[in-house]
Amino acid sequence: MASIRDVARLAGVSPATVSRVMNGTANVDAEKTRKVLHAIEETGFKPNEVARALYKKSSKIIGVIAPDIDNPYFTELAKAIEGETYKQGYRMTLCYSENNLEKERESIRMLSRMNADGIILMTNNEEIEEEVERCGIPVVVVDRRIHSDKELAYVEAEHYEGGRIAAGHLIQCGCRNIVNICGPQKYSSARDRYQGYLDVCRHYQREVQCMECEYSFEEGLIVAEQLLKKYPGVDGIIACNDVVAISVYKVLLRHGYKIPEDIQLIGFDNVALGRLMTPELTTVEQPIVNMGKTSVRLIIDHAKGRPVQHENRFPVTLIRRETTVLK
Amino acid sequence: MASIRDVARLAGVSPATVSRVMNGTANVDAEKTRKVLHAIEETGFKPNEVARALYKKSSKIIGVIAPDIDNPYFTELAKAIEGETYKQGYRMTLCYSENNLEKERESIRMLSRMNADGIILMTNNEEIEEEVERCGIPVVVVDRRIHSDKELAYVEAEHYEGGRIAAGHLIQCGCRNIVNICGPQKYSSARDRYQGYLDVCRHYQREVQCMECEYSFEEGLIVAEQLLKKYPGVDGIIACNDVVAISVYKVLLRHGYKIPEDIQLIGFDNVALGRLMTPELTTVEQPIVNMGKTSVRLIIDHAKGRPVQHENRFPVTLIRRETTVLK
DNA sequence: CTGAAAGCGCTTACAG
DNA sequence: CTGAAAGCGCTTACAG
Repeated sequence: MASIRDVARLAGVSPATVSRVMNGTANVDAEKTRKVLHAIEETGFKPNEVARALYKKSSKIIGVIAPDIDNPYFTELAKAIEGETYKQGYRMTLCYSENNLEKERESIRMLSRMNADGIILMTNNEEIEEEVERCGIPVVVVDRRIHSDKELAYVEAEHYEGGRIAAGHLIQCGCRNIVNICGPQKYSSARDRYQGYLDVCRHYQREVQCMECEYSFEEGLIVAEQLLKKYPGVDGIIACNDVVAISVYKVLLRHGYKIPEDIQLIGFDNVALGRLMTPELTTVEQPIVNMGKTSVRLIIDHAKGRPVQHENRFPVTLIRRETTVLK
Repeated sequence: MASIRDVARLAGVSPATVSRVMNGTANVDAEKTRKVLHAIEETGFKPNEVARALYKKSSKIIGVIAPDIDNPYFTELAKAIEGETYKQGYRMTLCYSENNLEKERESIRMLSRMNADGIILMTNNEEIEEEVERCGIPVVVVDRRIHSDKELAYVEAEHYEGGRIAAGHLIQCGCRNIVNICGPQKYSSARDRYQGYLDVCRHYQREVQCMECEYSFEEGLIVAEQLLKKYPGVDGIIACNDVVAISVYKVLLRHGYKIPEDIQLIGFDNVALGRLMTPELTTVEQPIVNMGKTSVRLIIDHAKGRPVQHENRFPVTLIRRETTVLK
């Protein structure tokens, strides 16, 4: 690997000058510029990013920490983040924490030792906040609010509104007996959506019928079974996300229900998965791509010394497909 | 951020000594060790990985380049890679190329400038080989053989055997009129599986009925429609992967077919998706976790100067679920 | 066992 | 406009 010295020698200039033409960081005599460019070509020189990062104290790396891949929501977010990251000349480092607090901690520490420019954190562990506070690099929390205010910013969908939309839609579809499979109330996302649901119930004077369920396929299966026992007359189900909606669907089918004829179903997230299944899933969309992009931009803006908004909420929209039918 | 100098000063030793106790790279007087450890504690010192990487010419980063996330196969591989990477004290950088050759090139170059320890490449672009050849860091190609032999190694499933298994299984399930939706023949994976299928046809004296299809949900929908027109009597379909199997399933359902009663269906990969759908998908499994792990290990072994096997083929196994029924 | 020195490969004040 | 020098924060021969 040719170094900047080799190029300088070949071009008959100093390394400083090579650096300057390479980075366009100062005016350089035209003739010398030509020679340098030529020498770079000649030697196949590629600047060593590590050396650059050491001096600049920025590695142009953005670290993403996500709980898992079982939920495509995180995968799609990671994809959106990667896209923006690449466009801006940064790299994305990805870590799947599997909800393991220790792994999350370790990853944050590592990122901090690597001089990452920022961390995009998706987590289910409230306890992570101390690590966030002392890691010394900007952290954007996505899809959740953690108690700490030490993070640079948070990015989330308008969950409250989402809860309202889901419940309102099932009512408009003529459901008389709606059950809400809500997410774990320890998560702000689930709490907010639940509030939206409650307010709709209040408004329409509907009974509140709720079951809590982890955001996972496996738990979805279990909770759906329980739901059918507890609420045999159910004719509309709000699932806490698309993945759970799919497990609910599976259980309903096993029990011989037709969807949407017997029971209508709505999910949350609008993950690609929802269009794969048959019938296709009605759901409340989170603008995942936008949320991912924004997370990256917040970090880069901050790095460039621009002011950054702490709260970033994104509107949510109803996607009507085949598991509900408007009356 | 405290630096190694700060620690040294506080402990009354030289930076070299701090480095030595921190890395256990030489014997250090017990008393001094104690003082250093204490000083590290005191200052909250964390070694700067960038500085370390600069000296060592290894950033402990493994770069993964994958085509997209629409196919969970890549996501699951990335997850497996990340797991191993973390265990070994390395980090994973992830890039989704979207099959864009230029983005692949750019990513490889970037990884090389970052002093990555290796690249795990999943690609559909043969043309990438020149970049692989000149990037100067070890590349492991996964799920495909590219023409170049310049890569460190390749890792793939036994596709030929997979083709045999899929065809053989449908025959055992009593299918008389099997159609093989094979993958693009420009990919070695698809070619190998096709060979397996052909050999089974020959052995059982079955007619060869084939349609080519990109590994994507959208193309799966299109090809499935064409298939039903071209082979109205079909009673068994081999899909080129699980994602395509799902689109085929969707089209069959639309046309009123029952699965597996009217038409049996088998996929390839054994991606988590296959258990989400109802009925659950019969498929040929690739040992994704193992393949991911191995890719990482090949790179690390190489970095440590151990010899590395160039060809790495993994056995494939039939996963019987609900879209086929043994006779 | 331990420290001073050199070096990893860049970048950027500082002079001129 | 341009070069010599110092520095980013470590690690490791080299002496002692």
